[in-house]
Amino acid sequence: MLFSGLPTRQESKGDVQRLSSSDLVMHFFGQQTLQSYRAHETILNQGDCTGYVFILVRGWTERRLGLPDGRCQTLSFGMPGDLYCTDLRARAPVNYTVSTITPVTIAIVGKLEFRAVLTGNPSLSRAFWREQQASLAIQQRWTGMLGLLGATEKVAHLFCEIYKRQEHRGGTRDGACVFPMTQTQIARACGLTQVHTNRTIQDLRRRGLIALRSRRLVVSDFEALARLAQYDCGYLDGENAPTKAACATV
Amino acid sequence: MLFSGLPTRQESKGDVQRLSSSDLVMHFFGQQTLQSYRAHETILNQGDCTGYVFILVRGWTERRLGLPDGRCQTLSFGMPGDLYCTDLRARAPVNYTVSTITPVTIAIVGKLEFRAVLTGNPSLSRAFWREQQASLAIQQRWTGMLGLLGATEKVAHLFCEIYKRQEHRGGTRDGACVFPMTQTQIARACGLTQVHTNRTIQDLRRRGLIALRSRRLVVSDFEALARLAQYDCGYLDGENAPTKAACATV
DNA sequence: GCGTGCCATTAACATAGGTTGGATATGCAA
DNA sequence: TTGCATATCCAACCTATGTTAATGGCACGC
Repeated sequence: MLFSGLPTRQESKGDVQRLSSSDLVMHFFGQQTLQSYRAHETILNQGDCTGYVFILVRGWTERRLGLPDGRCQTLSFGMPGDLYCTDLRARAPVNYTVSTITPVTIAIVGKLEFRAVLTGNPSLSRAFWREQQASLAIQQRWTGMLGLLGATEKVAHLFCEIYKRQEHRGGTRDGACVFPMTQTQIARACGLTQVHTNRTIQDLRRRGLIALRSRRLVVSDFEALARLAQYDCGYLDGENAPTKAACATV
Repeated sequence: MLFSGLPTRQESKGDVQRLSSSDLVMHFFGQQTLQSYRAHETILNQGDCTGYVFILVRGWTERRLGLPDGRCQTLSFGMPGDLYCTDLRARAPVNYTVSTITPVTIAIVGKLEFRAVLTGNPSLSRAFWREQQASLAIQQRWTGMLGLLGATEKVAHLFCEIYKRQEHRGGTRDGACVFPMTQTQIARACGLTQVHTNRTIQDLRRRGLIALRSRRLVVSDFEALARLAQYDCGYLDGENAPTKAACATV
């Protein structure tokens, strides 16, 4: 999911309606098996069937779709709190490859156990349904962005998204946040070449919209960046109505 | 959903595991309110909040994402059996606009009623979860296609998808099926201009891969078309493992 | 049967972004 | 400190796709 980690707020455990799915998993499943990976390792291969749901506990991941001819496209970046393999059928193959960008730790829960707990907890089910809805909304948004935006707008959009995701988790300070992706990885996410991504980033820098070095992103004027990227936060929390953008042509 | 209508098979009503969601809705909710629309009408506006889930019973629809500046991108085409507004929170806004391509009839179910029935039916819940997973997989696939493919491949991919969706419902004969979308609508789905879409379609025609006239698509050699489009049926049914496409770069 | 309007088709021209290949920088390991 | 690998940056060139604008065809209503 491009933005699965909904706002992590300080709440009582009882307020299930507002907890994020990863919180819920921790809450309901207690101790899980943990696994660690180094940077640039593959966690899951397109086509793999696994009997587990897993939760990203530490680090950043990249979810990619590969084509028969070898090209590949990044579908989303993962950060702590994101869930993978939520198709609960025992032998459901995954349609994407997940690999690590930084060192990563994941927690694993068996699908059987997962299903059993879900069945007994309507509120947990609802929370997962919601999260799933959010994932779909985000993927739809990203589909739109890839189809509609120019290179600069796409890259700016990605910066907005990564920044906001971290802001919601309290991961920003003075307009700065972590940004571990290389230009090549940004390029794969935006459907551009690495070379053009570089041109684009420099353009954004020249315009004073961002600063990016040593895995650190600084956004001094978020509004301006969002305007350029046509970035609309609405779709993230799903509570606020998104911009009613009229669509002229029918 | 680009391919929400999973194969419609002849099964006993009891075999819930294999029924499609729309079948299930019909099964569990019986009589619904029906509404009809003419071609080129808008059913739902981006930002609307509605208390209903609805099922496309007759006709074709287009789901679009609009941008503040007026541009818009088609996220998926809908055909009978597809569901909309599956976010079951009472006041969840939709992130897209749905409008009709042909005359359309939809069936409507109140979200409250929907939730109540879901809660009492774990198997129904599971079926919906599955469908939701499928939608996400399809949207991911489409994200990848928009990012990776060239114009000809994209258009070919769309033809493959529409053809296969209808084949699964028994809607094809001798390699032909209905195709009600205009070139402008195809263009919006593929992130291309109408002019270039036209060039592309003529190219596909010249190569003998498709015939397209008077809302009718003929695919004489599906394999060849699929090869060009890098189209992989795997992701549709979710049972077969998708092609294990190695992704060279990590 | 004749307009009216949408849709498909062409052509000429403009440009965003891809490709190649190589030069610097930066970080990590020995 | 040196060396190697990875990442960034740069320039010259090329091509796919966008833009604009005009024409022809077909379907539908009058």
